[in-house]
Amino acid sequence: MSGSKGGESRGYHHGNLREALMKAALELIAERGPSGATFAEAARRAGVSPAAPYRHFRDREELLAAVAAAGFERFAEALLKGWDRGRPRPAEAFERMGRAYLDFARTHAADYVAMFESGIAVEGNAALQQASQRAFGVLREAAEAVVADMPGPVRPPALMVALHTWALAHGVASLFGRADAARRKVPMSPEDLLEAAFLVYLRGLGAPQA
Amino acid sequence: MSGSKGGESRGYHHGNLREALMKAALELIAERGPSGATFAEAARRAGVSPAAPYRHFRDREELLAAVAAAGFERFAEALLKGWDRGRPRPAEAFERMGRAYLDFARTHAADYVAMFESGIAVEGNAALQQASQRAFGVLREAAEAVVADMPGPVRPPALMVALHTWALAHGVASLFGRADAARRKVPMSPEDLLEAAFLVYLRGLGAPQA
DNA sequence: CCGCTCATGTGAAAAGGGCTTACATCACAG
DNA sequence: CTGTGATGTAAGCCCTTTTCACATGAGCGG
Repeated sequence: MSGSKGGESRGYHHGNLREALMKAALELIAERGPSGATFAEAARRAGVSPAAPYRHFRDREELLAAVAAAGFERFAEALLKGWDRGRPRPAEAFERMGRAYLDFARTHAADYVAMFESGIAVEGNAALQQASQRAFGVLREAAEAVVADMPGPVRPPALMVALHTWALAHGVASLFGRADAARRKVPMSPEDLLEAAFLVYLRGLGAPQA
Repeated sequence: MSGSKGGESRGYHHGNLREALMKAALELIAERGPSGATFAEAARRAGVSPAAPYRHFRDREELLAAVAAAGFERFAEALLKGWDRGRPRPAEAFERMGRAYLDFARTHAADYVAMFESGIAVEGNAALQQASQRAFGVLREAAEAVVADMPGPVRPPALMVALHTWALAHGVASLFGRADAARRKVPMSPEDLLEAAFLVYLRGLGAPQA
């Protein structure tokens, strides 16, 4: 009797065990942290025997890598939507993308943990590395547009701007932006904190004032 | 050193088990990540039975909290040393403190993991919270001095500057500054990346140019 | 329709390791 | 010398991982 979530067939074969395991792993990460995502428990939640997962993932690490890769895909989409091709102006869209970043880290906390705090090596999995680079590509594209929109004679390298943006957003999300118990309390919302940081940073670059 | 390092001739009692456990936990974090710091293995490395640690720590979490608290103490010292009371100038000292931050995250990687990625709740332990706040106090003190040194009529709130600094440094350290396998490769050193970010940020604040 | 085939899931069990309860030992004060 | 609390031990319990032979049924060619 597998969990009848959508009225699927629940005979001998699960039908979509791979995705069910990934979903269970996400829930486990949310409940118990990255190390709590155990192979056996994921199988239990999917309603299959402890040996079944081995038909879909070589080991626990491969499961986590798949979860992280899926997370990066969703992450890239979220950033892309926030950026919205830089409309109406790059600087404005940039801040909106920052909010999308924080929003993702909060509403998809388990994905974010899998992506950045599960201790998996990004280089180990081709699909994971590709997904990760696709997400960073959005940041980089946004940075390019922001830099290109700047007036000054000397424009900062877009790659550096993208890296700074990533570090800033990741730092704010990690330290202050989690619903987690590890969240530090500060007298500002993470969104406001990040927005203010972007404003200061962009001004320091010589960007046009909003 | 109070610990008898070469004293294999320990009798029934260890003599300094508490510190030995904390040291072992640090090594385990360095070798296997935060979840690898298991209670039993720490005991094994200290040369005692798996139940002995319970005489010194209520559970695994309390051990990790103690390790993290000790890490924050060392961290605060490192930042304080880097800041060096803002000499010769606040802006210069500020960057030096940033390098001290990255240096600590690298040379004391296990401490840093215990402090920020072990999933412990800072609020749960009074000593831990105190140590954490002491470390942040250094950041805040430095931010105060930097802001006070600024000329403009409108000075940014020092707390915000401190939080931005922390987020930036933590972001750079987490994403690019680890010797870990999870480190992302970028065409700049973490130190240069952070220094550049500081320069841009301080310029955005209206700080005097170096 | 039939029957083969293989991907997928089962059940059991070994191996390994961490956690914890009852008991043993030591240090020290009176 | 002896009682007592602090400290460490031994052993059992439970969970996870992993592998093996075996069961199921969906899909395919005929």
